[in-house]
Amino acid sequence: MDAKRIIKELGLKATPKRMAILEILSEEFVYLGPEEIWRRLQARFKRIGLPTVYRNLEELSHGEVIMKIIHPNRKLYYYYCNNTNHHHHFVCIACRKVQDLEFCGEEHIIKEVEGALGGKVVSHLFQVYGLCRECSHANAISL
Amino acid sequence: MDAKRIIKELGLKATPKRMAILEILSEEFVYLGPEEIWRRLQARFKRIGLPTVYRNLEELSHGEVIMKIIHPNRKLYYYYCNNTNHHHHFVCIACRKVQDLEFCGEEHIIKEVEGALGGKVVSHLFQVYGLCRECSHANAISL
DNA sequence: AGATAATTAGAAATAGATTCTATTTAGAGC
DNA sequence: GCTCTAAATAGAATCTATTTCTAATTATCT
Repeated sequence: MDAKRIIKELGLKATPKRMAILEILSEEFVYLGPEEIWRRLQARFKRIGLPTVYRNLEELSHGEVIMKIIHPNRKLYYYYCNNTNHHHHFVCIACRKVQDLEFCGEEHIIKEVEGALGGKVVSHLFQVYGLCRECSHANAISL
Repeated sequence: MDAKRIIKELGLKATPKRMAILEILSEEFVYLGPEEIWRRLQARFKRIGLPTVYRNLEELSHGEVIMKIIHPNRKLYYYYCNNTNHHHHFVCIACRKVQDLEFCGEEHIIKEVEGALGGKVVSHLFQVYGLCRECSHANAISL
């Protein structure tokens, strides 16, 4: 993961904080919220503002590797994913781990919308929630 | 649409305001936010609190006919839908109209998650955004 | 190294959503 | 229809995640 290159490709300056945010996310297998990322940054930087974290996450999510997780609780979460093919995610509701899914069904959707409904598909949101292999074997579940 | 019966089935009291909220939604082809519903209620009730609208929408969404729209802007929106089969929606980003989709692909998802990933599917979120027939023929688009 | 446009800190503001408490009301039982 | 009780409501207050603002700092181009 070349943080500097990824940031440059977005037309942004490679500031230490921006790179640290990208690195923190790239080292995680789970999605993180802005405050959680901010807490981790505080170990590396003695002065780091929460608005900086929000701003950078939003900017980074315009690229290919940082994805927003759409969560039913309506808070912001981000996840590092370097799979550049179109795909969706399986999100573990217990441990927050995110795994890639191959299935999408985009062609079916487009066929139905553009055929039967006569509309035009712009984007689609597809996310699967559940328990990952490890968590489905444990018994205590806390969403 | 029998508002009283729907509310009773949820174990709630059929108050005039609760019924009005259900009626307002059932008469719309578009999703509405709490404030929009509140404004419409003000035409019918001289005293009506916004928290009442929020509370009732949440309660009503526990039933079968009022659905929450998961919107990328992370605000709450609700939609009346009396199609009780499992299905998803095509949401017009211009006029907000919501239309039912037949395609889902649930079996494929379950097969992939429970097979390759070894996890357990609890729920899935699937929503298609685009322009409906009418709006795709118009040219001005404002999300 | 200097110039400059982007980035940041920190405080303040915003806004959607929720909580709280006293009051009102729907509906069950008579 | 009347009474009772738990549920529902109004309105104010609060919460909290997120965003905006301004002055100071910094990455990067030359």
